[in-house]
Amino acid sequence: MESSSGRPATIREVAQYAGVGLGTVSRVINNHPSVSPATRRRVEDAIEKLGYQPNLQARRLVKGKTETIGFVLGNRDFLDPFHAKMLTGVQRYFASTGHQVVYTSLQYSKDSSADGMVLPKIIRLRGVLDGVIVAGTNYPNLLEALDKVGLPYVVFGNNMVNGNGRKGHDTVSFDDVGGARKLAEKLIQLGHRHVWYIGRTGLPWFSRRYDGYAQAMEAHGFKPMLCTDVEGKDSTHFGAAAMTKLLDGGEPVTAVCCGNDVIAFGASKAARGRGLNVPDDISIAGFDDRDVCFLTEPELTTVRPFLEEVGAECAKMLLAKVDDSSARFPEVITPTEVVVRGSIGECKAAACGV
Amino acid sequence: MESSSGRPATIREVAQYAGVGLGTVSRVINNHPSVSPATRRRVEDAIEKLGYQPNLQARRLVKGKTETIGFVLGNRDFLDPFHAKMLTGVQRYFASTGHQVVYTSLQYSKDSSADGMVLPKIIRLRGVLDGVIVAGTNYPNLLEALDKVGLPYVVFGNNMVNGNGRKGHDTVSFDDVGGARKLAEKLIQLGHRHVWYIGRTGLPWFSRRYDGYAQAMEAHGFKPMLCTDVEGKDSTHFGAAAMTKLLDGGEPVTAVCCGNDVIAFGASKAARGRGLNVPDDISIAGFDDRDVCFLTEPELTTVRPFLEEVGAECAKMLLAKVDDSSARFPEVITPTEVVVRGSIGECKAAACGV
DNA sequence: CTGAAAGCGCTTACAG
DNA sequence: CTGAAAGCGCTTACAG
Repeated sequence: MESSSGRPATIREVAQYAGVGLGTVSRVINNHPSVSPATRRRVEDAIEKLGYQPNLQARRLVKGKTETIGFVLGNRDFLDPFHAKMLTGVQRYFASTGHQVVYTSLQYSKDSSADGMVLPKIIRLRGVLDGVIVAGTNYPNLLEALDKVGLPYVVFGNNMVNGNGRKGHDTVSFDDVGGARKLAEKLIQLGHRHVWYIGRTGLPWFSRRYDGYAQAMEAHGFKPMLCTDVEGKDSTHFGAAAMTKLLDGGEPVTAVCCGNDVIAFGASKAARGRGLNVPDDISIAGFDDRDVCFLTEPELTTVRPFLEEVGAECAKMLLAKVDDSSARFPEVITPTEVVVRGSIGECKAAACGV
Repeated sequence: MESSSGRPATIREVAQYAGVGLGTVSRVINNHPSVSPATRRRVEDAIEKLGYQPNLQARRLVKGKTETIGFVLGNRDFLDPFHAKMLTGVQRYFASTGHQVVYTSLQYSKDSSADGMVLPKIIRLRGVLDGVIVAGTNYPNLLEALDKVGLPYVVFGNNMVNGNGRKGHDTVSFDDVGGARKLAEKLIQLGHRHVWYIGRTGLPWFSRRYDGYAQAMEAHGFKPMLCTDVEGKDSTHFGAAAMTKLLDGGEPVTAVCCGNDVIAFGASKAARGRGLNVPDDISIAGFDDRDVCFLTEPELTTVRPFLEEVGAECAKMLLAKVDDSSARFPEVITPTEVVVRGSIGECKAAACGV
């Protein structure tokens, strides 16, 4: 039942109806112990009668906390599956703490000054957000702008470009160096000696994955081999072109670590196009554990980040920062794991002309 | 620069610093015309000096509008690409109106009573949300609960189960009937006579797609043929099993419309496993235009819904409802289009034993 | 053009 | 245990 006026009932109307003071109603709805059973009963009846629901906004204003955090997706055209998983993790964590999450995308130039950036109203103004989680592809100028606004934030580190200046602070990442290293280890264990890496190392994440791969190779006394300088309108074509170049290059190759799954998909296509069998003639692996892994034939071996966990860690760190805005936290690096599927196998060197 | 206290400056401090009244500061930040240039200048200086940012929460409380809407994802484990695209459309639309969107997932049983449902605080209480967009898989009891709370809502219609009672109101859908019809038409144009439909018609969306398919078949005097009753632990396996059953069944089949892309993916796999060539021996098409379409070989013909547009239409309708809560809107059905790719071709009847 | 006041819907000491 | 009052940070008639 609604209040007589048609507008939602307020605490005042409830108090009046129950014949008590405002404060008493407030105590009842907040489960404050010092209310007599009889009074509580009267108030509860009134609440029921008037269909009263507290106004959360008003409550927040007096409490000075908004219990809302922002999930900012930087420089993406849309919410891709990768970040959607992170958002799911964030949302799940905050569901347990009673926070709500506001989703915003934000396009900006990496060259604009921190002062010149037009931030969304909810970030620029006060009283809406307790803090933000910065995901997507981002640059230092956004963080600088956030610092100016004085809003606590936590950054998803893997897609941060040129973040070296502030490296290691208030950041959550997954371990792509370690993941790539373990993947290369696995291939070496399988007997491969001529393992290549395909990826545009101009981008920091591809570069880190290369580093991990190279660590494993060098640890075993093999030379890391990089194929990066190839044309391709997208990752699939890049992967295909790189694989073609490798196969034409005349150098031996029995296995390939690709910068991500889509590149690996393109590389597989090109290898099959050359009549090679995966994995008998060549082993191919990707990175990220995207859905595409299940759609290649054979299914793609890859490195899996736990994106929901990454999201949850962002959420947890942010809450700690909100409670103590002066605190700085060392980077959290969540684990990754190698997922072995059909696309890699034991090295059968003869087949590759080695 | 911060206010001296360390806490963010309030309008009161600005007024004091500038030597004016509260109202004047308010007028300045709201660009009210009746402020003398000199005063405006003084206030702006004070704002700058104190690093003042208005508190949006407080502003909203007095205005009585929250300018926030909720995107509720019902009964999904995570934010899948399909709904992520809708959310992108919603967010994009609201970015232009200045609204913000809060993302929440919500699990509930279709059998719980409307009163018994535990709604998130932001939905149950007042003052946070002006309205909600209901996406994901949903049942009438949620809408009933929303009606009780008195929160305006708009429903994404395609994944609504048992929604017939309220059919056609406050709903945005994409035209799956029409899409399936156009797809079947296309196959018929290509000379196919023995076109089957694969999908679990127990689910409303697969049933509607079947209806569209059947309309086209009947319009041309062909008998619709349905393959629905097959085991399969997921859509891929279901599609594969259904295709196998068809091929074993002895009845002629030259083309297959699948309930969605993943089913089509499974069906393609099974057909290829039988040594059939797609599309020379059999044409296969899906529905939804998921990424998987690009990963099958040949690429999958499908029906594309415009999910960002669906999201934007939800947003638009919701705003209209918020402005006039008693208004009801007829269902909006957004168009779909057939996307022809390599997986369908002209009927070469002989190859299929016809 | 401008200030003082009332009010948005709540919470929380402060006195009883 | 309970009520009256002050206050959260703003906006908006209302008088000047």
